[in-house]
Amino acid sequence: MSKYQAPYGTQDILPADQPYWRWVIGEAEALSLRYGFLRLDPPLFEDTQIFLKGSGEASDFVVQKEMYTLEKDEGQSITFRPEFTPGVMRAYLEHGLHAGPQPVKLYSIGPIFRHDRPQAGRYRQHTQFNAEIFGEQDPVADLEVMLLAYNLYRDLGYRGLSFQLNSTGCPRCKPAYIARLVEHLSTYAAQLGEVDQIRLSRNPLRILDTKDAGMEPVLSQAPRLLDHLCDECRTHFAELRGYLDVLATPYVINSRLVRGLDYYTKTVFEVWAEGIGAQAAVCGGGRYDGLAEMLGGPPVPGVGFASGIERIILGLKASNIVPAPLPEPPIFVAYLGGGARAKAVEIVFALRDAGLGARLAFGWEPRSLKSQMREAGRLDAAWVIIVGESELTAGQVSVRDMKTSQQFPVPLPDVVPWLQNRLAA
RNA sequence: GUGACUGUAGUGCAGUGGUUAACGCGCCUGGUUGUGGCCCAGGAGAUCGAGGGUUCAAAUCCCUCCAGUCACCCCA
Repeated sequence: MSKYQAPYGTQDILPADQPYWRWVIGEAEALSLRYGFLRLDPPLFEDTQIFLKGSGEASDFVVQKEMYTLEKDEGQSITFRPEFTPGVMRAYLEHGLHAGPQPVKLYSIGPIFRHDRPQAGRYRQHTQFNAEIFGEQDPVADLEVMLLAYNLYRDLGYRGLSFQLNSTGCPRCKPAYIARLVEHLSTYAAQLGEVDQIRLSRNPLRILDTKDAGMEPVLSQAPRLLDHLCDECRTHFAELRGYLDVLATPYVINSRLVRGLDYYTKTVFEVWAEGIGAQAAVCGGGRYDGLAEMLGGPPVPGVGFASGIERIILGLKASNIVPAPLPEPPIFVAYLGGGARAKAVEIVFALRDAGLGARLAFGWEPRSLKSQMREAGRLDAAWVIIVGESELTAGQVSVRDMKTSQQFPVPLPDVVPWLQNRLAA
């Protein structure tokens, strides 16, 4: 092993895994375009404030701890994006997309950075597929985003998917609910675990999705967010459910599903899948009508989701779903003798220029044909062109069909068209 | 930040105090002239994660460190 390793929490995506990546990202893009989403690539890093705004006091210190922040030029603090949404929103406002026709449907794919302790499906650099709709209140926008996510997993072959759905209300109804929740939980304060004690004052909503099984009796009697929605939020939620029913999309109301950040409003959802360890959610999303204003823009409603590509691939592997292999060059060019080698070089580039995939036998020392044939076999070449000295004196080469072990003499000028014909068949 | 577990060739692993650290896969070379897969024979490749300690003797026992995995925290 070499002296250096990939940094903690990062990973190399080796050629063996690339078929998964190409497939998943390809499906995500194809589906996005079919739904009318357009791609937007924000920079890898932003002004740190972009990510701090909207995270609120509750999670503030946590957010700082888990971001990759750089203080470079004086007074300028930049942070490698820990999520897409704030940067995409910033770009939307900066370039006046909010002044054009609404809604604006955008998607992004790229790396995300979080200073977490890594675990299964969670890395310090991971890749997200992100989609959002800005400038639309209509619950049908929520629906579009949800189905884009859901149908991506469906098209990739996932089975046993479940939609978890909740509404977290809005600034009008959420605070009153939180007050009631705190009131309820305070009477059971003694039963709260250490972690939940802290949450009670800092981020009480998160107690709802605690992993402390002993809390079940207390939580089952806790007031439900859905029972405390204002009229607007209740109507929005009911309409969304109506659309889901129309499409016969299965979902489970999960009144304990919450989001940590302040700018989330109304709809919250996750798609859960089996087989990726403790991280059941393969995607999380929701509505964030408050974000634009927090970034100093006009009020712009937004709804979106993000999904980790690494987790999607973990799930595919757990389900034994295998992507199509990447195409490999069908032709291998072997040679015998120094003069033949120059001709082999000429042939291999001519084949490539003609659009045919071809590999050349390497090795400066004279190589035995056996070793070159072995290599061709290992590489699963369909055709091997043998450029031998005896053939060359006759102005031709031997072309071997590796499937049938048949070998054909082909005049030099005809080699490219000859193989084009065979490969087209 | 907390906890549990794990570090032996490229890779997957065997080996729990006693000579040259085993095996599968992969890699290389042969098996008569210039022909792959299967088979056969050979070969290369390991500071046993690092440092210290115990012992006549350590991959094996002890300590420290490092690295990784999983989980907690957090999850945007």
